[in-house]
Amino acid sequence: MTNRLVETDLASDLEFLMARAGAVGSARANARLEGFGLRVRSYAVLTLASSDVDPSQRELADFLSLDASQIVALVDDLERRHLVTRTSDPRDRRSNVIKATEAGRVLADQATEQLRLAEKESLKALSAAERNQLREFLSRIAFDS
Amino acid sequence: MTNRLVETDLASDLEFLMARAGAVGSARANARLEGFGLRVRSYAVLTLASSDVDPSQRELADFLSLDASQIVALVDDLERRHLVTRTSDPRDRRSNVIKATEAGRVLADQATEQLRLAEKESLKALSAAERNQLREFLSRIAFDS
DNA sequence: TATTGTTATACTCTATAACTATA
DNA sequence: TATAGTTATAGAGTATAACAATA
Repeated sequence: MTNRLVETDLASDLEFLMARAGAVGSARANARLEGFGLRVRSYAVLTLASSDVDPSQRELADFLSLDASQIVALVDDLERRHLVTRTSDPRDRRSNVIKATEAGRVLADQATEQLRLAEKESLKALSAAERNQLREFLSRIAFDS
Repeated sequence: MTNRLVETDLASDLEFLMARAGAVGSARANARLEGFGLRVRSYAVLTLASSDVDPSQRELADFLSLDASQIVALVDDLERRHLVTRTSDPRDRRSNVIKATEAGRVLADQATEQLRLAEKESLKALSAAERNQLREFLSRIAFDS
């Protein structure tokens, strides 16, 4: 970037940099996910439903920092496309377990592969060691509070 | 965070962490800015207008990764509140120079002070040295492309 | 012809409140 | 009473296209 504004105080503000890096990364990820009919949020739900943790909608909401009502809409969409199933949890019938179908897991894997390429592109300015350190810093900021 | 989903692959994905850290930071910053009638985007425009670089709307759009039409709306609002002025650049009359008024500079300074407190809170998991390193990593990601 | 700023529009994301069923 | 999920709605953020003035 050749913009003169790179010299301002704002350009070295950590929150600003994080917001900017996040926004740019999400936009890039959304572009990569377009062919799968996914966006970053629906991808996140699908890939968590593909893991072996069997998340509830409440757990998805907490982990993704989204309101419960937003999870409803995301799961509705994925369920309509037969990529995930909702199953009432027998131990607590208020709670729905979200599980990916076989088709859902296949799509999630393909999408994950695409995102790996996108990530490589956005982070090419950092070495592998620097990426690990960045990951460690961000994990602490994101989950230690 | 005690959520079981912290153990999933997604939780260690750099793009996901960055998007999450950015979103959480922006939400916190918006809450802190509420009393000033600002949000992160209008704050960014105001504080850049308060610097001595005399940005044009085009430069603001490029630097903030916003569309030119979004800058129009942000400057409209700040101008209506007499926090910034639009002046046609005599060297290129297509271009508007955005400058903070005295009241705008005062407000920007107060808001910046509030955000410093918010940042301290969100980054308390990192030492000063780690913050500097994080800043350096993010600068490279944000501006080296 | 190309660029800056403007207007208009549509879509996505975010935030909130009220409701239901279960606990 | 409290929690998980649902419905509805409004406001903020994002993305595009078409246009006027100026270069």
